[in-house]
Amino acid sequence: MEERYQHENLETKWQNRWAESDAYKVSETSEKPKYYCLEMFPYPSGNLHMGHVRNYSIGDVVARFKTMRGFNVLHPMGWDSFGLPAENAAIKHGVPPASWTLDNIANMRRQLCSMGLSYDWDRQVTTCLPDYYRWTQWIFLKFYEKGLAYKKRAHVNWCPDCATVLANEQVVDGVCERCGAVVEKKALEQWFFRITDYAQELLDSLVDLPGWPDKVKTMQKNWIGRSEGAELRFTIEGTNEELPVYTTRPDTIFGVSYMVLAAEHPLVEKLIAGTPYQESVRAFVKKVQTLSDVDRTSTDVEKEGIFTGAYIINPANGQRVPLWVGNYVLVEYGTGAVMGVPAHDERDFVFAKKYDLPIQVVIQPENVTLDPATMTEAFVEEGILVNSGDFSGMPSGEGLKKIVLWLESLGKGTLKVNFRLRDWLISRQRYWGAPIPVVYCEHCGAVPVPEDQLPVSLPLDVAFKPTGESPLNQYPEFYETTCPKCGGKARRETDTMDTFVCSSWYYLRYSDPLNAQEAFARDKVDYWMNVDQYIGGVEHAILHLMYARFFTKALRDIGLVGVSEPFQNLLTQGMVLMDGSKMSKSKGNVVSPEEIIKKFGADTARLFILFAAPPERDLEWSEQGVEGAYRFLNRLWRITYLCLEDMPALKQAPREWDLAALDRPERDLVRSLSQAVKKVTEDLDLRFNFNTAISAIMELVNALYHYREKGGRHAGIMGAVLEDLVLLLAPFAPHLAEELWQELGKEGSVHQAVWPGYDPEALALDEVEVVLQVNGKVRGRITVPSTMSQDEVQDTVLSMDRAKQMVEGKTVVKVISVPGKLVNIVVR
RNA sequence: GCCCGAGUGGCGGAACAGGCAGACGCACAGGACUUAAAAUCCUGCGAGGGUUAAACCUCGUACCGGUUCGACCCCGGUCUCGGGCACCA
Repeated sequence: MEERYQHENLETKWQNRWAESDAYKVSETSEKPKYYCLEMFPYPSGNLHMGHVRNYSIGDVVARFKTMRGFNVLHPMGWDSFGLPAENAAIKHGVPPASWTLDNIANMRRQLCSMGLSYDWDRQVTTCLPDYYRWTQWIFLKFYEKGLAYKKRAHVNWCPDCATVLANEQVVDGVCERCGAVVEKKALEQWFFRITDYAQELLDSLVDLPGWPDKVKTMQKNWIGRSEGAELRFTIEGTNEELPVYTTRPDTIFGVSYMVLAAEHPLVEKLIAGTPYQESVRAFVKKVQTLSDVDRTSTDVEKEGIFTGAYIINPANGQRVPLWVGNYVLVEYGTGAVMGVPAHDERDFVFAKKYDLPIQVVIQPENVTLDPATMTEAFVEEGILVNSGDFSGMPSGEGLKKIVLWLESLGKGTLKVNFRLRDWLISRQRYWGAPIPVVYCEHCGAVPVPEDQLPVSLPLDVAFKPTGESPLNQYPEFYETTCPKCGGKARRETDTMDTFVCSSWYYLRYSDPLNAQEAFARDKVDYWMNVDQYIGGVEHAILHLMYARFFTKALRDIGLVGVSEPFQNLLTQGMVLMDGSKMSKSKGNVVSPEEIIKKFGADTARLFILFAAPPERDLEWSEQGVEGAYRFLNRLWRITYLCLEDMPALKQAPREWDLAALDRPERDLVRSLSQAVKKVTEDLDLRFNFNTAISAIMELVNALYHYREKGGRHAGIMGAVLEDLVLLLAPFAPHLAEELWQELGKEGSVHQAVWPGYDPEALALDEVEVVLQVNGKVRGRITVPSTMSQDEVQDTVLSMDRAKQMVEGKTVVKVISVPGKLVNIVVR
């Protein structure tokens, strides 16, 4: 054995051997129980960053540990490889997106391999290749058949820099989550997925996910935004037309003193055309629409409105109230119209004060009497209904239901549930994405491409212009086509799909990645799903994780999968920070994984990143910390070397001893061994506490050093400690463990070895230290045999000089004994 | 504004179930080895007081209060930081 640990040669050596021997290939034919360990696949930007290193180190520990625990582990990797950066590279450097992407994939795969990750590379999935995206297109067609994919004209989010539309989820504080440009609103005809059909189930089944962080579930719950209320129908004066309004407070309907429409509401133009209000209202609407989304949805912006000249009739009391247009009403939510009840809604109160609209109190609190003239804010709580016809005198909560029932009997209202969640806009005016498999025919309209004509392939020899416009629109060979139905002239859809569509089902494709006949075979997907452990950044809490949940449910209803939820357990890892902030090129605080691996080795990098903080928490990068991890691996190497040098027989020494007959140092070492195995096993199995698992391994190494330092030379025990140390460390530092395993003379790969067990009897101490407390403060300690009964322990402690001294001159009120821990004397 | 999460030595972090606060690592200090240095091995390391040295005492888990024999942990309130949602009717 070499005296020094040389990470570089050692790591490449084992990486090559693992690759040559297909060490991590898995199949569905195992007798063992299956375990599906998945990390979020990366966008192939070109280089691994520390966030990736953290993500994939965590996943690799889980996968390797589960393998050693006797599971048939699926641990795959792939590439989320469609997306805008490839097009930007094409514009900037003239490199075609496909070759740019594939080069990046090759480089990043090399970097991943240098980390020593246990992936079954035969299952690699690459979303930008036709053998994958044809099935993305196929799923689109299935959704289309089911009515889950549809096209509509809508006010959508437009990112001027990316030159494409965005889903709601991709707009953060009014700016594009990708490039930061201020998002504009445009009325466009776009493709949507009907995720709202699943809003209720997406919400309800969150309770079936106890293995998800509450934080993520709460975020999804807020995003879905379920609200219970009623839709009430008001009549527009002088017409037969009805104006439906959604409200959560139908109990306040008798207090309506005006009505407000969203600027985009279709009735606005209809009502003002040709009236004296026409000019001023149009100007107002235009002004509202020029505001950016941020400004429009900001609570800071003053509520403004304008009277339309029209009036509407309250179905509850026949009252005639003015109809306004307001800047604070959203056209996409509810019905795009809101009833104004200033006395009982904060926004309405502010609005009514500003425009001097009447305030009518219809709910009175218990103690005080509200007077519209002196009110300074709305009363939004429950109370007793007043001025509310037959409902006056009722508690408002009870009145709410009765009022809706009554309006329902008049045909003027109904209970209604509304969601904040909107349908998922999936079309993108981009080139580098999966083409939407639809053609437009002059006679037949939108016609889906027949399944046997898939994939609709992306042409690879397109030309890019700096305008950012999709080159597909300039490429007649792509868009000129014939109608699959009538054979007539047709134009192909040139929009492509949001990349989140591609990543919404990749975890299913891993179960059967090479299938050319189907997206995946049912028996294989049934065998592997669900994902037992999913690991990734919390930034996907809403976007990817909700889309994937929606896909799983939709595909279940189509009959393609048997599960309702894709990810049984979710671990959201924290960020890797440098000097307190996220590593980024612009801040210049980026540490390159490649350089760290070259300098210290992948095992060191992995060990440090897992040791420095618990996985969910943010992690501060520390070069000195990395050196500490490196030192530890050297320390393990060295003790192994030293033991094997002076005790060559250690390799063959049988792993047996009589616990009862051992001397003290040996018994202590055996206990340390059992403690370490127990601790590491539980930390990995129950809690993913990698940091404390590693510290337990470090403690065992320290214990071995101390034992040896003091002259201990029990070959059987030392051999056992070294063997188990290597096994415990194998998931964390796979190369070093493999090398030491071989040096210890063991057969096969350490990664196929069985996880060590421990001797519970060895954990037992023959002596325990008991603490003497007086009134809860530690006042002394004493070591007693662990066989001593609790009464004896108490007597022993009470008879200590120290105890007598502390009690002297005081009255003992009572004595509390905690077995194996303490005796507390309460005195006065 | 609303909803989550966090706050522990010089630093990263431990403490599984209310029972010895600070495991493990980093940094620092001392010692051994060495001609010397590095590396390595050993030892110490919350603050203050006390002692030749110990023993020992006081304070200490963001802050204020409570429950308890006993609180980093439970309860009430406050502050700070981080995250999410935010005119959703």
